[in-house]
Amino acid sequence: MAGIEEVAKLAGVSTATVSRALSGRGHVSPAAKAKVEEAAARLGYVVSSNASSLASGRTRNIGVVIPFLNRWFFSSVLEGAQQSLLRSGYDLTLYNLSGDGRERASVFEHFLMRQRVDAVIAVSLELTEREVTRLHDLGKPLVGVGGPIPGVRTLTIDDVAVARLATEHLIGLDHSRIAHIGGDLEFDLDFHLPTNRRIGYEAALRDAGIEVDQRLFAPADFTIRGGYHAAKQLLGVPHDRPTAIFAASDEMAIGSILAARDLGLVVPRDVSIIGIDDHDLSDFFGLSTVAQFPRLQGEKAVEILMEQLEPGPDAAAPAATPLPYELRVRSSTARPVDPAR
Amino acid sequence: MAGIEEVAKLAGVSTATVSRALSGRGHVSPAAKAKVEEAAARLGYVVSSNASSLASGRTRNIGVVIPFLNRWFFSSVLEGAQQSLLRSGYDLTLYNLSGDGRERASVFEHFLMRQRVDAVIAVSLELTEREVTRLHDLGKPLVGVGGPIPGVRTLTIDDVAVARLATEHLIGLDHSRIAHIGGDLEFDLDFHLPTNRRIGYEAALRDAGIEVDQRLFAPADFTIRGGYHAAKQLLGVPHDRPTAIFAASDEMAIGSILAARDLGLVVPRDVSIIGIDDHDLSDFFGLSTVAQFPRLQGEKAVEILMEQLEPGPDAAAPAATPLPYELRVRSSTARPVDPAR
DNA sequence: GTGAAAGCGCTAACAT
DNA sequence: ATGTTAGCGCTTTCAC
Repeated sequence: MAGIEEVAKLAGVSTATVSRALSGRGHVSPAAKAKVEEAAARLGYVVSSNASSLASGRTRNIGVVIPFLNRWFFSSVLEGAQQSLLRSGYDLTLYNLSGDGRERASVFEHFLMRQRVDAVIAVSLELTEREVTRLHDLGKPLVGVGGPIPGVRTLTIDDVAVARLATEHLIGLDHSRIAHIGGDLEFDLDFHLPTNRRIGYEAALRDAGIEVDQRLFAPADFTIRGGYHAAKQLLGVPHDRPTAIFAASDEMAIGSILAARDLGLVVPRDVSIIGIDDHDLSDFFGLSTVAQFPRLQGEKAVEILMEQLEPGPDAAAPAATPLPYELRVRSSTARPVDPAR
Repeated sequence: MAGIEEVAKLAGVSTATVSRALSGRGHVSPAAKAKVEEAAARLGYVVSSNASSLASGRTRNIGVVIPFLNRWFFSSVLEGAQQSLLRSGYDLTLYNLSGDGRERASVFEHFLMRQRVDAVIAVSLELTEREVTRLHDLGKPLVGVGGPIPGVRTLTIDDVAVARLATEHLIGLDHSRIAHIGGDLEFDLDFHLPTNRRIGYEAALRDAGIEVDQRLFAPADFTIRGGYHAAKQLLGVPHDRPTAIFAASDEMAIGSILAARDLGLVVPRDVSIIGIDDHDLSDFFGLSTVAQFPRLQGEKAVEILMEQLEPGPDAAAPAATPLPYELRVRSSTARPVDPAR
């Protein structure tokens, strides 16, 4: 392990110049810079991040706090963030809070505070005011993804608008008995997304002059299995079966497709189904959906942090770009066979 | 941010004693320990990990290098490792190599070497000899999960045995035309698992006196979609349709179930299907499978590292515990209707 | 633009 | 069992 001193000696400069040349801070003559870089390369020198962090107070490490790893949305966000960070020369330290509250407390008390990270990304996690305050007091930037954190810049798609778009797609096809599978109350705790999507759905119906029928709502847990059972309830009724289902997630929508098949219904002839996400599996199932782009959300979260950590020349530009979403019509939605029914 | 000195003052001891009391290294009287702990708590003191790492050479941080995040096996391993590390007071730094080779080189050259981690876990990644050597030279323990790394302790289920078990389940049911969906060659590069599973399958057949028929093999990419297409090929033949399919992964098995349905076949009446994994979705689809336990594999990898990093009293105990796997019979396998066919 | 030197906050000999 | 103190390897004033 070559140290900075050896590099300095080989390059014929001081350690201070080496540090400046390699980190890019402060001015170094091109000649000196070249010499240093060559020397460093020859010796296979890599700065010790600990020594560097200790001296500078910067760690080049971002903490990502996330409740699940094994779900599409979360792993996608993580992937986006990771890749983006790697490009910026940052490490990503993962804190997966799938466990109980104890784990969460421990993460905050002992890990995030240990000066290990320069900033944190909280994914679909409603931090308490106290947690936010502590982070702020430490001067650590914080950005949320997919969950509302009071007083913190958060990246979320406009759930109301997305749900409205999905519902309007169905309405535009001439559906009027449109069921909705949304989150149950428990799910609403950490992210209000189920509520917002339901609001968008109901708003679209009202705008089209369609009455909201509570019997056309079924709660589920955002999984395929949950969607399956909810859809069976919805589609199993003997009279006035809905002609379309809008599920608040693609996994639930896929469950619905499977349920319809098991009931002998043909999608989309007998029932149209649409979800939200554009999940990995959606294309395979021919599921119409409104795509959100979680990878992008992860990348964007990093971008925002980078701007705060290393303010560039063109600062404060993308202050509040709305997150993109996009209707993707595939083969699970169509005009109802008999709109009059 | 209170420092160690303030804690020492408040507790009426030296900084050395504080360090010892808080880290557990070296002997400290219970009385002193209590005083220190109280003082630390009062001041909200948390050691600066950088200063500690710099002085001690230990980072309490493990690097996990992993090729995918959005696949069941990988996210499960990661989850297990994360949880286990958190319990041991370690951080997890994630290096997701989903990108190209450049990313990989960069991770090794600039990150892992930066003395940021005490050890690394490589998941389903075949490290080069050079990479392994460098890590070893740096004194960093290394353990592999799910992929063979020459000269490195690696955790993998016995793929041959697992495949054999799955196949024997089918044979025991009286199937003899048993197809296999396995990995294509490309997949074999970084983990030889497809080959091993195929070997186990063929061995089981031979042992039962059943001839291996190359036409009953179809390659796929370990996804649901891939399994679907492969199964359609296998099941779409007009004569001598296989009565059972053994897929090398549950996702491919689920794809096969879907394919069978689309062909109008009833599972398991017309065709039995079994996979490997016990994927999240398998229970929902009633898929018989051989469970492996990736979470456990992640946890075990951590255990092994901990033993090397912090040798306990009962060292070197679980040197080579074989990894568990377990046949789970659900509703996708049954006796063929007409074994004679 | 560059160098000298004082820390960053802790740990580990070594001494007692 | 506890205190003293010299670093760990770098960054960053401050002078030049």
